[in-house]
Amino acid sequence: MPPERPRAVTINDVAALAGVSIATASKALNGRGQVRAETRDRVFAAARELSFQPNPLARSLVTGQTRTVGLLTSDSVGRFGIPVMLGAEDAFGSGETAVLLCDARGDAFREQHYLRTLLARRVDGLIVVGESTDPRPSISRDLPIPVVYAYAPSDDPADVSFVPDDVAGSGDAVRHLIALGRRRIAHVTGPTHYTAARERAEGALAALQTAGLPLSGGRVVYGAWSQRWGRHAAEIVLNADPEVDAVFCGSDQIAAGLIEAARERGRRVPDDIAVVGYDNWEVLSEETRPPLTTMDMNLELLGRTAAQHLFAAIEGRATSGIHRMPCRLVIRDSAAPPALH
Amino acid sequence: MPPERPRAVTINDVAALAGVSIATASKALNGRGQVRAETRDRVFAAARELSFQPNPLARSLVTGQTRTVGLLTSDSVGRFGIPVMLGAEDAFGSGETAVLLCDARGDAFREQHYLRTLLARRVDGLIVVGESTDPRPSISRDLPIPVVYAYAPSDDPADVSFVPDDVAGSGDAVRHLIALGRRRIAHVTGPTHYTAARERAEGALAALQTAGLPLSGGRVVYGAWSQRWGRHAAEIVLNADPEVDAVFCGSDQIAAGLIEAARERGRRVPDDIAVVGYDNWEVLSEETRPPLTTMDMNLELLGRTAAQHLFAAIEGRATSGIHRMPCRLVIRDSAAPPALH
DNA sequence: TACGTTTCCGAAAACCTTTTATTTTGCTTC
DNA sequence: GAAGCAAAATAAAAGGTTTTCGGAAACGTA
Repeated sequence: MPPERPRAVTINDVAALAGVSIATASKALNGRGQVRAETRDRVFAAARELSFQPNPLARSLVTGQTRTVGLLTSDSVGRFGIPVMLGAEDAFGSGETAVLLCDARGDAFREQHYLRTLLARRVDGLIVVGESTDPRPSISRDLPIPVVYAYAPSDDPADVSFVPDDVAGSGDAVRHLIALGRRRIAHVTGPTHYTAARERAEGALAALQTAGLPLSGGRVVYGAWSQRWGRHAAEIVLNADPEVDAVFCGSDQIAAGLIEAARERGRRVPDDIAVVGYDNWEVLSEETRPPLTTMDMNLELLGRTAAQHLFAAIEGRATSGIHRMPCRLVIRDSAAPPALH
Repeated sequence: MPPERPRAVTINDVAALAGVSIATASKALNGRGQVRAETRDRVFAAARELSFQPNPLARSLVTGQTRTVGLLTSDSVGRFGIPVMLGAEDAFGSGETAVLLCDARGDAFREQHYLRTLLARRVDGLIVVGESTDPRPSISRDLPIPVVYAYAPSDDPADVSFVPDDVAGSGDAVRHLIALGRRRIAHVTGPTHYTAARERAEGALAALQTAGLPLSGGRVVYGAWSQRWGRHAAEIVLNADPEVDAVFCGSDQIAAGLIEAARERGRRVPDDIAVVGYDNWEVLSEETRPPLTTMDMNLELLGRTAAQHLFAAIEGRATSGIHRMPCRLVIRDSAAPPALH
């Protein structure tokens, strides 16, 4: 038999012990209204003695605020949503706000179900985190609570979204290669139907154009996000321009495969070919030979920032539009100046 | 200015529309007590018309049940806790129970903080998921709610824990190699201070002993969980026994590194050496050349099972002890019968 | 003393639902 | 038609907090 749960201590007990009414006790505890310093101290002392914890359900019932937000993730089997999610959890959890986790697993129907239950539970706000940077349908219409989108932006510009700035990020990556002295730079990336792939290509091309350099091979090599594709793409790149001296890859997996295949074809990395990856997926980027110079999207920070904005929106200071968060180049050994001949 | 949140429809409105008292409305909606079929229908019709959703806060306040559980993860930066977590979320979310996510980030102090806030929020139960299979301190003592531990077991045998059965799993892995016709089997694994490493070694040795086979190299090769260590360990294994024809690795990362280094030293996988990994970490196991035969710990299932047991415990049907969940061999191409000479 | 002003405190309503105890209704039987 | 009884319905309490509003006390001024 489970032990009888002891009756919790209520504000009544505190008030009684302090010798005041519950109204005064409440005001004293919450620092609201007019209450003499001396009685406030008495109330606090009583609360401490009884180790009083206010019942959040009762409080929420009257205030209408649950200090709870919903975290709706569309598909967390992937690996991009997770850090964003954890960053958001971190931001809320260190405050007084609790996070209700809902994983829709890529199922729109399930997402609707979760949305209803979250609304029924009277959450104060919602943070929607996606698994790719492709825009996703808005759910904010007619919702009585604020929503922010993280990683995958909403397709409604009136919503507020936080995404990594892939255009600037890949620009930085390419400028880094140029600064190292590389001049024949190729770009291998994922499928063209990914916003991430297109934006990274855009940023890379812009940086090359600004520097007056051509793209090695003449065109962006789109394919898949896999290591396998990286290996295959190595051949394509080397055949298209045997003199290629740098490759900017759209993901660390691609970079890992490309490095492997390039080495098998007798090219040294970074001496002959400098390689820069994307994602800073550490289990991979730290384990390749050589360790990978790569672009980190600061996903945890992105999640935290989104959470902070949701918080602001709950308090009435809402923003809107797509916020692009800066990426950060992590320098390891796969990109260096060309070896002297 | 935010739109004034419309006053939610309450059971009062439903009762009024149906022409009954709120007590009858409540009983009709919850299927409790004596209420005529005809009036029950009227109440349901009214509820549907107003699209009534009962306020869970008010309900919880009176019933004492919040239909909410806490998910306390000790360190989710790693990758083992995540699937367990998602499995648990899945089990609860498809019911009526919501999941409060708390990531203590390996900090005992933060864990205490979360524990207090979860208790204050009157969660019905707690599921604690760890990042390794090493036992962790119990938090169940004197808690008024049931707790189950997933992946990392509690150090108190009176608690209930769910862990992968690594002993049986690695036994299966080794038996698979034996069945393929391998006779000189080595075992490379992680640091000896990990329970996972020790248990996997134990299972492997037991299987060899049962088959009357020696361990190639004479001793288990403990090291680290990394790919780098796998590469290094390949040398050790090949030097210790140049005729080695199979390696059972304690993780997929080790296996990936070992395969790579073995190939560089002229051994073909699986023709000359069969390799079996552990974890079925798909981004790795599907991308190695050849794809990895590996042991899957069914972590999502483990999480779901733990959640179901928590649910049972909340309803008064508690269990205790450590439950070892079966693993499952995923067969790909890295382990095959020896090539004919 | 009468009166106005400030400062502090408390009674009671409100939040919304479940549940207990009580009353009403409808039916059967004599 | 009355009595008795089971079934159905309701009034009211309970759950714990916040908040509004009115009242009391304290104090100063005429």
